Formats: sequence, C-alpha cells, structure tokens
Amino acid sequence: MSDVKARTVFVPSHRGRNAVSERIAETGLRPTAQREVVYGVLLGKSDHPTADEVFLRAKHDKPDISMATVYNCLDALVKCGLVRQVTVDRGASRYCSNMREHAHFCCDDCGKVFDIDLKTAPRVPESEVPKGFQVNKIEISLHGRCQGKCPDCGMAQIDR
Amino acid sequence: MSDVKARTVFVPSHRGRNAVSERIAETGLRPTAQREVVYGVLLGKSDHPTADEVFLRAKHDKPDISMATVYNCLDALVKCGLVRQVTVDRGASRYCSNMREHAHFCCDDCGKVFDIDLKTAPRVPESEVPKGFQVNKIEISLHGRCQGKCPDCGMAQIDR
DNA sequence: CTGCGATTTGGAATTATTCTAAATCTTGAC
DNA sequence: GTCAAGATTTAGAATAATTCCAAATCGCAG
Repeated sequence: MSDVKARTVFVPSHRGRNAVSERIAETGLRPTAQREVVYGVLLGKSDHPTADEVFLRAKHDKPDISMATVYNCLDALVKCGLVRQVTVDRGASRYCSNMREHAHFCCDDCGKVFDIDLKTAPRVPESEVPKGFQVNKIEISLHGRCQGKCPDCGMAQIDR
Repeated sequence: MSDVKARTVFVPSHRGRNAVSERIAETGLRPTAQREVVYGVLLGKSDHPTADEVFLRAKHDKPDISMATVYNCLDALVKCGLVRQVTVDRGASRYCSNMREHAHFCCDDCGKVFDIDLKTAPRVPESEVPKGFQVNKIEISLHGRCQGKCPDCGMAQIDR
C-alpha cells in the first residue's frame, strides 16, 4: 500500500466536479470515483455502518467496487480527517462522517450506535496524564440500552 | 457454553483457599484453578495484556491451560465484574483488573495502554442522550504518544 | 499523449474470536 | 466418602474482520 501523501489539491479531470469530490480534493487526497462513492455513502446516512455495510451501499452506485477498495478508501478518508472510525466494542469497526465534537451511545440490545453531541471538547484532568505524554484525541463511548426507543427497534436482537 | 448463573458462594473444596479464589467465589462464580490463574495474571501485572498474553503468562503457572479456557475465564471474570475488557482500538481486546474509575491512554507509537485515574465518574450532558435511553457505562480513551516517556519504551515500534 | 506513481482489485493470508462436542471437574445431596 | 447433575475445560474446527499481495488500471504533471 502507498501512503496518502499528496500535498497539492487535485481536481478531477475526467469525471464531474461536485461537492463530495471537492471536499475530498481539499484534503489533498485524489478524488477517485471509489472514494467519492464511499464518502457519499457515509454522508448520505449517518447510521455508523460497518465496512461491510458501506460495501453493500457503495455497490448500489458502483456495482464493481471491491471490498478491499472500501477498506482502502475508508482508511484514506479516516487518515485525512474526513471520517471518524468508531470502535465501541469488539466486532467490526464503524464509520462516521460527523466530525463535530461528539460521543457515541452503543445499545447493548440492538447494537445500534448513536451520536451524542458534546457542546465542549471532552477533558481529562491533566494532572492524571503522565508527564510528557501527548494527548491527541479523547474518545467517549456510552453503553446501555435504547429500551426500544430508537428508530426501527422492532427488529432489535432482544437476546440480552 | 453455559451461562454464568451461580447464585450461592462457592468455596473450593479440594484446592486451597486463598485471596484470589476467595474474591472469585464472592461473586458467585465457581473458583476453578483456571479462573484463579487467569485472574491472578491480571492482578499480578496491570499492563493490559491481550488474551494471548494472558494465555502465555497463565501457562507459566498452569502449563496445560488452553486458549479457549483463557477466553472463557476472561469472559466470566468480565461478566461478574471482577475485570474490565478494554477496547481502545482495532486489534485484540485487552483486560484490566483495576476496577476503580479510570480512563485509558493508548500510545499510537508503542501500542501500550495506561490507566488514567479519574477522581469523579465521567458524565455526559443528560440532555444530549435521547429520552428513554438507559446509560450503564461510560468509557473514555485517550489516544496520543508516550514520547518515549513510558517504561520500556526502548523497544517501541517507532514506525509511525 | 505519455510516463510514473497512486489506486484498485480479487484472492490468499492473517488475526482474533467463537463454536462444538466430548472429557473432566465441582458441588450439593445422600 | 460417593454419586449424579450440571458447570467448566479442552482441542480443534469454524467464523469474522481485516490486511496483504502482486498485477492491472487510473489520474496527474509535464
């Protein structure tokens, strides 16, 4: 694999320019058709899909996209800061195009993940962080039950 | 697999009684030799070992313990509240016998995980949690770099 | 329009974990 | 102490998620 190291802003030459390719290009990433589709999927529905679910949805727009490419694209989008990778539990990673400050609520019953907006960036007492350690990111995840209150929870796996 | 559903307090009948087996028994879990060894490993060194690492260490005391058993024991210990399962990133789960209120710092360079004590239980604005959702647990993980400041960081993978 | 490096691709490989069914252990009852 | 019932352990197979690979294709700069 090659690193994502482009520095200049690319503009797609053959395919049309659009909001999505524009945003990708702004990060210095080459706006390929596959990246646009993958990013588009995440922008289209913010339900924290797994790579597998992204793959399924991406195929709708681009039937011959491959799973490996979905992983590559997600990886590139995460590295360039357009997408967040969410790891609330064991099991597949989830992806999220909401870059505002927020935490995640993960329902132990239905397995769905919801954004919890945070007005302020999370903080941790500096005195408790070992001297010299550099903190780049703080992730907060809540675990609990939606109690059937979340959308489409009829099909929740109520196996407890 | 059978559920962990014991209700009475077991006392080991054949093997000796000790602090570790005592604590396991108190939770209503059968204090088997394997569980004692696994729990002992976690109590012995709080460096957030993966199941694999626990297996290796457990074999020192009990050479014929199996990987499946390590997973079973870890699972049982987590379910009965004696151990925390830590999921800071993709990759193997880690386990932790520190049950005080704390967050985790995960170094992107050396991959090690450190406890960050929290004086108070983490909170999230209640107003942002959807009505009716029940929050059971809040996990906080910090990501960053130890900058070579952590113990044994000579052998850190500095691949960035 | 051309060359070069970036990206995509299918498939194999790897890693972490779960499942399965048989053997063994633990406990409470006698 | 002995026994039966159910819990636990075990090796190995199976699964799930992700990464690796090397060849084909694509996108951009010149």
